[in-house]
Amino acid sequence: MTTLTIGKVAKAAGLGVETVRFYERQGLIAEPARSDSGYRQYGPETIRRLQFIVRAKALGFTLQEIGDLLDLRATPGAGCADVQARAEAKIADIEERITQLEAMKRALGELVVQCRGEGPLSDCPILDALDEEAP
Amino acid sequence: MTTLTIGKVAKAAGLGVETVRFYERQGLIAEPARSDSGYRQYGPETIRRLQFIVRAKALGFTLQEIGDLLDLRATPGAGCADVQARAEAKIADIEERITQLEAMKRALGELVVQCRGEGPLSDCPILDALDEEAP
DNA sequence: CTTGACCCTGTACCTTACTACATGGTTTAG
DNA sequence: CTAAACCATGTAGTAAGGTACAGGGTCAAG
Repeated sequence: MTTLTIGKVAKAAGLGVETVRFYERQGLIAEPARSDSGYRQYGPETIRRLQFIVRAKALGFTLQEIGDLLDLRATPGAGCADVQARAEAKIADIEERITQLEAMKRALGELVVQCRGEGPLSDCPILDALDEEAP
Repeated sequence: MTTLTIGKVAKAAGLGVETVRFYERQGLIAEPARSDSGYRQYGPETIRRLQFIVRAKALGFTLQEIGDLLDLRATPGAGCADVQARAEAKIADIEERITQLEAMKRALGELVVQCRGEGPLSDCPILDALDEEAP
């Protein structure tokens, strides 16, 4: 059987060795078997698991949520609907953050257009707005 | 002259006492005069400065950036254009984050619609995608 | 056999923006 | 006058997701 060192699985997943150990501490990957000298010995399935983590992170899931997703996968009786619910919750979460950012962007944009980009700071509408916006 | 305790200025700005002290440590507000017993004594201008900080935070500026903005205000020769540039940079920053989030949302949305919300996890298109997406 | 590239553990540090004590002095309301 | 409410300092902890050593053992090439 093939065994892979931590360096190999890390590289294969595009992660650093320290990060893989960190994920182990976080419970995202199981503690692997050890060689006589104490080296971690992984099977190829660990690379897939790490890639799962990397991809889920790219979709905006936190490590905690990814852990839940991985646990779910091992839960008898869990169904597609459970995963779907989590994905939908994450979408809602992302939408909320977008809404927040859009509001900031809009408010900043309004200030920027009021500013001609000329003159001293004493006349700057941006600073004025920060200074004395209505409570 | 009116002097305000830290509790008063904190409350007026909608902050906690600890937060005001934290802002002092961060250099966002000056170290105030002290009473005989060592109490911080603020003038009303500190409330405005704290409110400035609160509003700038609401617009998405980090404390570091707010510090720069406040310093700028005290820089002779600095102009409106400098402030405008920072506001525009922040807008660009926010847009980048929105773009990132939109991409996540779109990717997640595509997975969710592929999922009928029925059946076992072994058939879940969402987990499948995380498991074996093309590299 | 030596050198360099790995691996191990454990701990500490990074960012951002606070928040929470512990311990003790001060001020104010009743 | 006393008790509550406030203020002081200093240290440490929080979330999230790592990164960086220090100090030491191990493995493969030449």
